Amino acid sequence: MSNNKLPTIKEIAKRLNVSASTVSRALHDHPSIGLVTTMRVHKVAKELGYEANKMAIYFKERKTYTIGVIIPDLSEPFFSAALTGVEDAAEASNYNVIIGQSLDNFEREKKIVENMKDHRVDGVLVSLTKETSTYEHFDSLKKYNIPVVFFDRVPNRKDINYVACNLVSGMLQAITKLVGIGHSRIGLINGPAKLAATLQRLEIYFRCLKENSLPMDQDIIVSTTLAKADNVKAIDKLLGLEEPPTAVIVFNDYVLLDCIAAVKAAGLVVNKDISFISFANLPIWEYMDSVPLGSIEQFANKQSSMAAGFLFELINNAMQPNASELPLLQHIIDSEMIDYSSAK
Amino acid sequence: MSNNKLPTIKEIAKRLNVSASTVSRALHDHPSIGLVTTMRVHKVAKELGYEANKMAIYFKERKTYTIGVIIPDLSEPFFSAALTGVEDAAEASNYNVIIGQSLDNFEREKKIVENMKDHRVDGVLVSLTKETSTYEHFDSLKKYNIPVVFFDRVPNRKDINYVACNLVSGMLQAITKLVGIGHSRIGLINGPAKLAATLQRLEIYFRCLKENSLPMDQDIIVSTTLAKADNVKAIDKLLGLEEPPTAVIVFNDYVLLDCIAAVKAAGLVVNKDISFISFANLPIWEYMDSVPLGSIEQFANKQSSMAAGFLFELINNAMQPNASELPLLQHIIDSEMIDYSSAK
DNA sequence: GAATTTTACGCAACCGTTTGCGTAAAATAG
DNA sequence: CTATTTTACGCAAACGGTTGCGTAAAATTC
Repeated sequence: MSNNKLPTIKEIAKRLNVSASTVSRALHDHPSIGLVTTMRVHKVAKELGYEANKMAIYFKERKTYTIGVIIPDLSEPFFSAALTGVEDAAEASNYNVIIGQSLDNFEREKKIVENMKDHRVDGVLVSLTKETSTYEHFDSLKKYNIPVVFFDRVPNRKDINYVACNLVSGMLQAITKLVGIGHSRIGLINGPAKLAATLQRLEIYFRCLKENSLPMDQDIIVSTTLAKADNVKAIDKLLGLEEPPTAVIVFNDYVLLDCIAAVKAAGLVVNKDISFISFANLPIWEYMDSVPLGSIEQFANKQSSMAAGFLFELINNAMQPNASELPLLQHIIDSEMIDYSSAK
Repeated sequence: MSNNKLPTIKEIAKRLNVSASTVSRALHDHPSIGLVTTMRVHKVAKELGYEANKMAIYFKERKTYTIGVIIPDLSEPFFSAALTGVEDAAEASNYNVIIGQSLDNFEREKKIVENMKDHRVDGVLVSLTKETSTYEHFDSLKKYNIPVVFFDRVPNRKDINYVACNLVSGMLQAITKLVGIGHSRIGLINGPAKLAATLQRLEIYFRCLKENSLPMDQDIIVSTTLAKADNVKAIDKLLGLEEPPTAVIVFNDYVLLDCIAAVKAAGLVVNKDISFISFANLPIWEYMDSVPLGSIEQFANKQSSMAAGFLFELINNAMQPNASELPLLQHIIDSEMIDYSSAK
């Protein structure tokens, strides 16, 4: 019983001995259809529980009212927050969101793009894989008129739409704060060299040191592959220096968690023997006894929802007949250091 | 240039002066088409970069190769893990996943269901809102032949497909362990009364106490609304008893985080003055200095991917012409206490 | 009362692909 | 050389709606 066909316009037309087009127009209260006919159509439609098959309409419109989101890993709070931002924006525009996790794997990213193309999403939001350095798979979406907006992890190119986060503001706040409370030897535990984020942090670190007239010392700059053992090795190296830094900027909160454990294991006390400021602002510090002085928030939700806004602009523009080539949509959000020093 | 039409079968047909049906068949190497024609079709198809418009095919098949997932909140690691489980299962079956976060709001849940119906998803996976106590919005999906499988937060009904988690096994492990290391006064900090999970925990708690021949004492059973202040109040009440419990089962890890902070604030030491076992197994304990003796894992990923498997069974069965009514698909996964006592 | 306008609807194409059925032309059989 | 089979393809309907255009019948104008 449940698998009998749903009522269609044709069904209504048949019952009333009118044409399907009349029914269609009547359902939309088109003025060219007589009042009686319109009313009878509505009546039968209600009786049958008719509902327009949106997929048929979408197919005709060549739209799906669906956007795709490609992110590395949902288990990172940053990206789940980002996804939520997208969903909120999409809901407001009556769009659906389909997801794809690249797991930081380039081949998976390509496959997901391909799949989303097959499903003819109306647009795609992407935060890149750590491995991604070529972008043909995204360029190919142009052929299908599928706009792309990148966020957070964006390509190193000018000709793209994106929303990114400026780490300078946060790092400057961080180092200024550290200097303000007396630190002058501020180290850096950076990520793997091949990551764009690593180079970026390094540059900004230098810039902010200079801004505060601090000397640069290669000895207090170390890096980690992000693996736990390596994180520990990195902080141990700093701690083992003749003159260890009194404060350290850390690549992200995950690395910092390991560093804090290592500091404790070395019999030292966080925020006394050594202080930290890191990136990510994970929602865990509230519950920890050893916390960084601050963590630099990159506003996942804000970035992604703004990126989604851009995407809808592009989609709506493409719908217009006067398909004026839209200028590139680009925006950079300032990061912000969230202060935990008072909560210490 | 990017907005010229994509090549279609008709386009190929026109170029070769054959019919669209011939092209379609040739592209599928149908034997009824001559070899030369087939080859010429393939050649032109390649020249034009023809790709079948999957949406047209899906429309004709009355399928979307998309399933919907409705979960309360992605920011909970439990649900983001669940979503990942679904995505993995979906990918294996070449399905897409669209998401909807109910935010534990019944009205939102209804709206999401409506929306997924409009998009004619092939099936829906649901973990219910805390508020949900009626299920008409899901029943209505039957009309559209959209199967539903519930997981983790499932309706209190027999006639549904679901995968849930049995808390008995984990709680039994927990209490048995506590008894094994000498605890005999084991309290319970439960959730709000209106939650199904609360009643469930209470029943199981009683059952496991009895199993271990422990006396029941209403004094050491308290509850919380899950709000931070209330969590603190709950643990403080237990600590303030003449004879406080030496161990406490806690509704979940979030509540426990607040409890641990309160214990510390009271000048007591976790795992010395009082021990805890809670639910959820959040991936944070590894980094905490004060941890529960164990946390009961409910296997979000396993539950959701199995639920997805059920859903695909239902979808595929519905496709069969011999639409034999499938028996209800139901499975209960045992929870398991993850031991942190050695990592203390 | 004839000419013109308005009203109210149907036809058919369209979106892109698939598929049952029919049929000329070519190949084989007798 | 005719009768039958096979080969190779086209037609049209179908999926479920929407929409430009054409047109009878009714209403209006003079």
